[in-house]
Amino acid sequence: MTGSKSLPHQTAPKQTIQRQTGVALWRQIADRIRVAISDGIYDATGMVPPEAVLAAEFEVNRHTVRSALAALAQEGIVRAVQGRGTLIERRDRITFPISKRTRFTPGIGDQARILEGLLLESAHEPATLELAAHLKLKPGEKVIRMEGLRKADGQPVSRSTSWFPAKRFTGIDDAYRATGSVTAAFAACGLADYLRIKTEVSAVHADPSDRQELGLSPGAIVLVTKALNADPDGVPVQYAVTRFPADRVQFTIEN
Amino acid sequence: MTGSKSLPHQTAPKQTIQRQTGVALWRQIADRIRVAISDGIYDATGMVPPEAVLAAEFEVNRHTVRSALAALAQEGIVRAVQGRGTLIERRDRITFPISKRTRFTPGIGDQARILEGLLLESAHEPATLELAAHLKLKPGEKVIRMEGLRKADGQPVSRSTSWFPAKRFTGIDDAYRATGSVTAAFAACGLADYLRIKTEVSAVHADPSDRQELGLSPGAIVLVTKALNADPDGVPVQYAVTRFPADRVQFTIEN
DNA sequence: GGAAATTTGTACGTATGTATC
DNA sequence: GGATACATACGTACAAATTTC
Repeated sequence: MTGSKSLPHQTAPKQTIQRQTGVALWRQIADRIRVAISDGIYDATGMVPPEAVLAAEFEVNRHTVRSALAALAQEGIVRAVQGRGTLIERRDRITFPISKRTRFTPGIGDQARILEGLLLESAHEPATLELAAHLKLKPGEKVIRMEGLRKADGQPVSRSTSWFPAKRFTGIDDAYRATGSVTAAFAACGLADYLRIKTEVSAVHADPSDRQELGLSPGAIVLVTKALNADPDGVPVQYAVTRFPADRVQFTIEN
Repeated sequence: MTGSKSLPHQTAPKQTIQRQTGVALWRQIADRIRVAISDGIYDATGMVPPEAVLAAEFEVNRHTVRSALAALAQEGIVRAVQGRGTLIERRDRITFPISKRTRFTPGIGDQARILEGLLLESAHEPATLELAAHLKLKPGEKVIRMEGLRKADGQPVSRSTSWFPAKRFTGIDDAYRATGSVTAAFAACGLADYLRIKTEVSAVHADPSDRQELGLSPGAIVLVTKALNADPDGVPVQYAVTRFPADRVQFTIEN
């Protein structure tokens, strides 16, 4: 960031991309445009700049830009209309608040119209060593594992694997299936309140199951949280690993 | 996540990757191995499995695995030795705590031996509309912008752009240059304590300047935080946008 | 110490994908 | 759309270094 920010050129600002790096130019360009749309750069017109302009900005052939836009169209982010241009179909990046009282439904608030919580699968299993340490159980004690998918306005926004102590929360999977809410499911098991003790955040490339379950394209990024919830007495009640599509989700930590 | 987790095969577990997606197979494989190393999957041997085994796991030609390992060797993560195998050189993922009292140096604690904070550049500028809103200044009021780079054990771990109200914190850039610590620089300007008000976290692909400044390979991920610090009375004192290499850094939020 | 097995390094040929003009 | 250049990926074969027995 020493130079490169005050070149008095009259042409469009060149956007650097790298060649021969294992990532095709069209995919690098698609990723950049996706972020630009998320950041609202093109909100004034509701459209992506013309292919020729983008080609000049990235210093590539127009065909390469077309490949990038085709990929974004495939994701449903833009729609090309002959003679008019490339229209932006959606630019939603949902903000998840993380705090002592992290909750999904009220956290999203009015950022989406329709919220869904789906239980994909649940099972009773013995706790692994690592999981037992998190939940303060004896290794091998039974836990309930729940695989969940959350959607906002029909778009997948998170894919989670949660574990609960089986003895204390018998039937929590059925309660979650019925309500689509962890808070409601806890309440059904007699736990009125719970607190977020700890959250770890990292980011990795989407693996094939992420791509399938969250509807992502290859090379996409997923934000990963590993979270521990406890009852008001500090006894662990839930450990969860959740994967969020980074192009649609960000976090905010309010202290 | 429905099946695929309890196949009693005697062969290595197949790892799915996708073809013809704009991301080269060798890069997908390199990214997966990098994460596996970070997660300590190969700690038992201190080595990556033989090329032939990886080739079978990913169902690719051995040459493709070799390209992936060559990229990781280039990053200094592994080192291949003829006849022995491919040794893991480093598997460092630093955890940054985010809390009301987020500080860099004590936060890293004993996770690294050598910590450096470099001031790349500083300047006095009028505040933009957005920045003025964050810092509760009038648009156009002067701010001090500081471009910083932090290293742990010689490896870049963060690249930040910070803004401070210029009137209140005259000379903070010199104080930071001298001490390499924001806390110390604040203290030099008469501010003994400050609190983290808000942190936004997102993740994007590394752009060319990230790659250069953080020493990343193309397709790599950067975690982006946008943070606001305030004095004990709640008056904003610093707004900062920081970019972290996601393969070396994760966050933990303790409530 | 020596032979066999294991593992990485090198070479050549072929087919397909990517990007330019 | 067609021609060209280069990157990617596969297949095979063998050389070189190290470990194992």
